[in-house]
Parts: sequence; C-alpha cells; structure tokens
Amino acid sequence: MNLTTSEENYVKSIYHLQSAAEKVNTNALAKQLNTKAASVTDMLKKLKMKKLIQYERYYGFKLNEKGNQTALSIIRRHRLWEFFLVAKLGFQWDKVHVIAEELEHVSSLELIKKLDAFLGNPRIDPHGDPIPDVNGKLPVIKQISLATLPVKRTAVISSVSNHSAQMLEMLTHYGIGIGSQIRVNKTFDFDGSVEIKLPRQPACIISEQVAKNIFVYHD
Amino acid sequence: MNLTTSEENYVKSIYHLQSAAEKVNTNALAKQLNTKAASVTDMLKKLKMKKLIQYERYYGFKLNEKGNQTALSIIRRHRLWEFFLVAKLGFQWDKVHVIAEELEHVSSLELIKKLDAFLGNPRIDPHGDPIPDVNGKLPVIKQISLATLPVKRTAVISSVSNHSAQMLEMLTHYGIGIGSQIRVNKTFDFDGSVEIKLPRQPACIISEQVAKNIFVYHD
DNA sequence: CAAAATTTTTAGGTTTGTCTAAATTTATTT
DNA sequence: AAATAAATTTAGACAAACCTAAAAATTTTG
Repeated sequence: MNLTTSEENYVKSIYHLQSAAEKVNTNALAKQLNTKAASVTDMLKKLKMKKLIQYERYYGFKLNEKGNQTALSIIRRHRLWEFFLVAKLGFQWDKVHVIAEELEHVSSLELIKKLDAFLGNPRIDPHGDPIPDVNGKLPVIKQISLATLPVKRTAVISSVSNHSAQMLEMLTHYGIGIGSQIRVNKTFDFDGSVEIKLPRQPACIISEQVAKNIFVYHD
Repeated sequence: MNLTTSEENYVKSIYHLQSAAEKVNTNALAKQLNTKAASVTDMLKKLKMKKLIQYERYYGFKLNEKGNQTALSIIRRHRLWEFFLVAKLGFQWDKVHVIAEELEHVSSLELIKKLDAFLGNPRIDPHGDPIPDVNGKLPVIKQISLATLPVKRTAVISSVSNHSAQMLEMLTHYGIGIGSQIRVNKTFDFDGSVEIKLPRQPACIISEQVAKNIFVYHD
C-alpha cells in the first residue's frame, strides 16, 4: 500500500509509543509528532479507513497487524539508513537520526533490498536497536556491556548508550566505532577500568563508566 | 533557502528545458512535469516571489543566477545518488532514475558532502552526464566513443548512450560496467567491429553499432 | 490586418495536512 | 452524584499543489 510521508510518520510514532507505554492517547501522539490533538484525530480517521489501526472515537486506538507490519517496515528502512550513514559515510551516531527520518520515506523495495545486502545484512543499528528483517521480525541479539565482557573474548561493538559530545569525542579518539572488533585484555578490579584492544590500534585503558556505556555482542 | 519537493522539481525541469531548447514555454513545462498549464502558472508566480526566475506574464520565463545554482545543486544530488545506486548497490543504469528523483530531495548538505567523498568524488554519472561540483560548476570531461578509442589504449567506461533493454542485457553479459577499465585489442575495418578486453573477463568482440554507444574517457 | 488558432492566465474548486476555537465526552474531585 | 477538569472530537479555515473551464493575450494564417 502507498502511504504519504505524514501517514508513515503517524504509524511509526504510534508504534513507538505503544512499545514504550501501555496506553497511547491522542495528546501524547500529538506531542510526539509536534502537532495538535485535532490534527491527530483527523489522521486517525484516515488511518482507520486505510485499515492500519483499530479506532473508536473517544475509546483510544492501536495499530492492528497490518499497521504493525507497516511500522516495522518503516523502522527497518530508518535503521538501515542510520547504519549506512555511520558505517559507510562516517557520520557520528548522534547526527544521523534527522537525515534517516527523510531517507526512510523513499519507497523503493528494491532499494532497501540492495542497501541491506550492501551493508552486509546488519541486525543492530548504530544506536543498538535491532533492525527488523524483510518479514518484519525483530532479531533478538544479546548485547552486553563491555564492562561484563570476559577477558580475551572478542566481540563486536554494536552501540553506545551515552551520546554526549564528550563521550563521542573520546570514542572517535580511540577509534572505537560501530562494527569494530574489540577485546578486553585485562580488568583492573580496584577501580573497574579495563584495558581494551582494537585491530590496528594501540591498547588503551578506559574507565568503568565508559565501559558500561559501550555495548557489544559475541561474534 | 528551503524549497519544497515540488518547487525543486520545477526548477530542475526549467533548467533541463532551458539547456535543451532556446525557449521554454508554459505548455512544455507542464508536459515535462506531467501537470497542467494552469498549475505551472501558479508555481511560476511562487518561484518569482522566491527570486528563482525572471517572469513577466505572457512574456515567458527563465532561471536567474540563483535559480541556476539551485538547479545545479539538485542535479548534483541526483547524479551522485545515481552513481551510488549503480556503483555501490549494483543497480542497472536504466533503473536508477526514479529512485534518484526521490533521494535528490533529501536536503542535508553534510549528507551530500560525505556521500561525494565516499564515492570518490565522481565527475560523470552512470548516464554519462557530468556531476556539478560543490560550487555548481559542471566539469568538462572529454568522453569519446569506444569506436574511436585508439587500439591498446586503456580508458574508463563512463556511460552508455543507448539504454534499451537488449543493450543493457548484452553489457551485463560481458561485464561491461560504469567505471570499468577497458582496452581495444583490435579493430576489424571491414565491418567496424572491435575486440575488447576488460579486467578479469575474456576478450570479446562487439559490433561497431554497440561500440559507438559506449563512451569512455582516458584515465 | 482581421479572423482563427494557440498559448497563457485567471477564477473558482478539490485534497491533504495542518490550525484555532468551540463543543462533547470521559475522568476526577469534592 | 454533581461540579470541575482533562481529553477528545467537531466545525470551520488556511496554505500548498493540484485541477477544469472560461477569459485574455499572443501568434499564426488566409
């Protein structure tokens, strides 16, 4: 089905609000989309007509199965583009969201299929969120903090939970990037700091605080 | 300046019609944009207000300097995306136009800057058209037909002028792709056919007709 | 050069997605 | 349970980008 950019944004927002809280209401959706409650009501009627949501006036609303799959397909596009922007174009993780919000509405199925293959079918985006597969299934991947990674075990960096400018600057400095292999050489129990090693980089020591914000998964 | 997708499409179409023919008129623009003359008149007023065109009613219109630069920047985005789609995602040349029409409206300057660098600052798109540089200048690159390339001289394939399905199929079959190195081993004067050699491909013979449609530039 | 044909513009609508303000409905208090 | 508060919807407008049909200007032609 062909949706407008606006309709896609509503579906996506409903999806996100649904997974974050039990109940979604008109005002919350309006706030999320930076619009007014009246506009939301208008759109809810349209989405109901397109059979993407269940909706009775005054009684609330939620995505139905079709709406869910639609949301997941938009999220898939969004996260693949985010991965592309970070892994291929060298953007920082905190800069890609706005651009991916635009790219996600480019509608070619073939494009996303080929982009996915080009990126190596990534399953985690640069913010550590899973990328829905072609069938709209969210992969379950155990991510652990670097602070809990056993010594001498290699893993792949999937995301960083703290996006402060200082954090990003430090990570760039040490060459710590999404998709990089990483290994913990040694842990210093007295303060929790760890010595890490990345390919083509000298070993370095990072604080427990930093290690706790870096997430990895076993390869 | 912030333009809507529609405004960008008008500016781009005016640019293309201007370079193709001396005079652009309302009907021609309407036809190009698959719209009606009345809609064009509406938009011309808007573009005049935004100071992108010179326009007196009934007296015709043309892009001014600002409009020209705007058009070139849109064309730059379009051609870089086309190059990306062909060179990185493996699309065929005849499939990328429609997708690039959507991608070209994604407005981040930083995105285009980084995309350009990622692609190696290409100067010719997969259709053989020059890619405007950051300052809106069109590079002048001497492309010659493969039929006129001296024997034993290597060159780079820049484009193919005939986009028929049969032509594309043949090129795919012989591994003849944008950016590939190519060399003419031998020419057969009695019918104009040429024996060509590409890296990691057996030599093959193509007709003069085909050779004339393949354009290359010296590396 | 005047009539006919063509081109362009205006006038008045439509759709999409938004808005404000007012009216309803539901929820919360006292 | 009535009064008040909060959430939601309706009513009516607006801008953008289109449309059709009619009017106006320009160009072509006999």
